[in-house]
Amino acid sequence: MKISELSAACGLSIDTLRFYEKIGLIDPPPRDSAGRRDYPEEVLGWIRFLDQLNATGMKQADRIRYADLRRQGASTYAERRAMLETHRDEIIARQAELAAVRALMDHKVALYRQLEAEHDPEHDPEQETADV
Amino acid sequence: MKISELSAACGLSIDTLRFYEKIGLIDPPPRDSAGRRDYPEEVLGWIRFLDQLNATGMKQADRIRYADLRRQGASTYAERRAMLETHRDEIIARQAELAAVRALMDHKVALYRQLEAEHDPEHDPEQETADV
DNA sequence: GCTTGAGCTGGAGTGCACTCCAGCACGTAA
DNA sequence: TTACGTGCTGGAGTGCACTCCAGCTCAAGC
Repeated sequence: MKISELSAACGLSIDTLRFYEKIGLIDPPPRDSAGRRDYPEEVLGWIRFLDQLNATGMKQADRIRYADLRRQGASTYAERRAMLETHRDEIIARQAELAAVRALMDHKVALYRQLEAEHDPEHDPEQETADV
Repeated sequence: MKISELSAACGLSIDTLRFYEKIGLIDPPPRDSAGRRDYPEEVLGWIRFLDQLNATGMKQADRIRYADLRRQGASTYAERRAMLETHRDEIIARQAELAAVRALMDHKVALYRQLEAEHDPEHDPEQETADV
């Protein structure tokens, strides 16, 4: 798998793939006769997993740490599990936050809708923050 | 309300409060006789609201846009509502993502737990990404 | 009346996570 | 065989959202 193919398949840019290799997120793949990267298919699953950690707010340093542990094999199961548990807890906290703000958005949207209907320029939802 | 008091009350640093004023997120407050900022109490609610937009991923440029609209009064109700609706939709998308990755974390944690019990160094959850 | 501490300004610096670039090598198509 | 496309490297640049700093003013307490 050439780097351009991997890039197309995983959605990361070619530059980002090389950058991820440089910082230790992706193992350096074997090279072809011309010195070009030739990725194994399995890397796709790993990159997608990294992407999911990224999309849910895991820091680069932690992802690098996780990749390191993974490289070290079975002796690091416990620590990897601990990292994932910590991340899950952060996700849970984030979910609570999102749910609260989503409710707030619904509330404010309803308020604005009412004001638009009333056409009352004296009243402004931002002024009555007490209701949230 | 002095800037140090506001900072303590809202959790933003003094520098950040001045920065927010500079970029138009917070209205320039009146000054005391010595030229020091003297914030009205109401700013606290507004800052908390900004914080919630921030914490749920709204971009600085959009928060500035919202603050601008708010400054313009009742004529911008519709656009403000539209912004909040858009943001709510982004929150909903984000919630789906978080729920999926949370489930994945649970799954992987269970897998690791099992492997730790089995003490089987041949088997590595990261290698079997097919199961997610 | 001098020190201390809080606040002021404009501008420079930081950390993160990429993203871009110059200059070079290789290999296939015309 | 020359042109083109793709890839390579090391290093510089970017955008975002702050964060820090130097050098100043002011007001109050000792």
